[in-house]
Amino acid sequence: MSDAPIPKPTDAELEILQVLWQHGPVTVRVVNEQLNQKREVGYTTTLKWMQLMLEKGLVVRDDEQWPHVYRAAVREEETQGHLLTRLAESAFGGSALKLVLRALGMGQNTREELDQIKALLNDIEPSNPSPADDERA
Amino acid sequence: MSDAPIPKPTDAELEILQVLWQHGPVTVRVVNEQLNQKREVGYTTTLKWMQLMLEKGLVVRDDEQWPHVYRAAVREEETQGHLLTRLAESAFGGSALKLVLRALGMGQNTREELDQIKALLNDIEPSNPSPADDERA
DNA sequence: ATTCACTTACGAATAAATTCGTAAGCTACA
DNA sequence: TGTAGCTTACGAATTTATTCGTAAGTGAAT
Repeated sequence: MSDAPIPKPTDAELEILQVLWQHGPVTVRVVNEQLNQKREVGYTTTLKWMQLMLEKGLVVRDDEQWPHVYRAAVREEETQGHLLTRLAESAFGGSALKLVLRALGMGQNTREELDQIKALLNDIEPSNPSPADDERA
Repeated sequence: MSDAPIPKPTDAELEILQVLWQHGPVTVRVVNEQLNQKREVGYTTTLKWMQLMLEKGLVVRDDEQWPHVYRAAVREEETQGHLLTRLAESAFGGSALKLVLRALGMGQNTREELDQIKALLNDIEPSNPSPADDERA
């Protein structure tokens, strides 16, 4: 479908995408208000960011409405996946496993979280079976 | 201890840190050769990067030796932890759990990896027990 | 039709990262 | 001791990201 190789979002762009993912299609003002709950950002700064993101294809804009309404043009899961892949590449020698192990080893886990992860693990089928699995069902 | 707030390493800096983590103290030439296995990088480019990293405190240099020998001044686990925390912040609404779940759900897991993760999970003690855990051992 | 408040477009200043050229410095060895 | 070859220091060009000022556009209420 899209031949756009999804340019790496900057930190500011990610902040905006998170607002769009959480709130759905909104105006620049709404995004700006959300950003200002974390840190001070000028309105035109937010506007400029979103215009640049429009050019990059990270968001789409509905010009029919006034004020303009923006929504994310990239899916949350996909973007997060790219970021994880990139981070694994750039800091974990390309190993997503090492990344997960490090994240688990950081000691910020509650029992509920650990249980949730265990539950997920039991649902996962290996997509890339190891050689030793050849004769297994 | 250190009042240095560990500035966020750039992509290039992470590439170099990975070489230093893997190879221990080495010269600029060795680092440059490693980088060139991935992509073309001029020698003085690598040198400049490492000089900037020296100023930032990301590496230390042994001037007694010639050519100079550099080694990482930040620990691998610590740096990876910071990067994960930052990524969780910027793309997962601050939730390390969501990050892990996404990484696991990306479907690049072999059975061996899944087993390894399960094994680790059984060793982990929750650092921040949920209320329901009060009377458990 | 005017005006007020808000929104948009555009341009530009600053800062940071990336990248390398060039000149000067060191070491081994003829 | 001179010099060839590698290393270092320095400076600078280019690109990308961050940030906002200003002027022009739009719609609602007078």
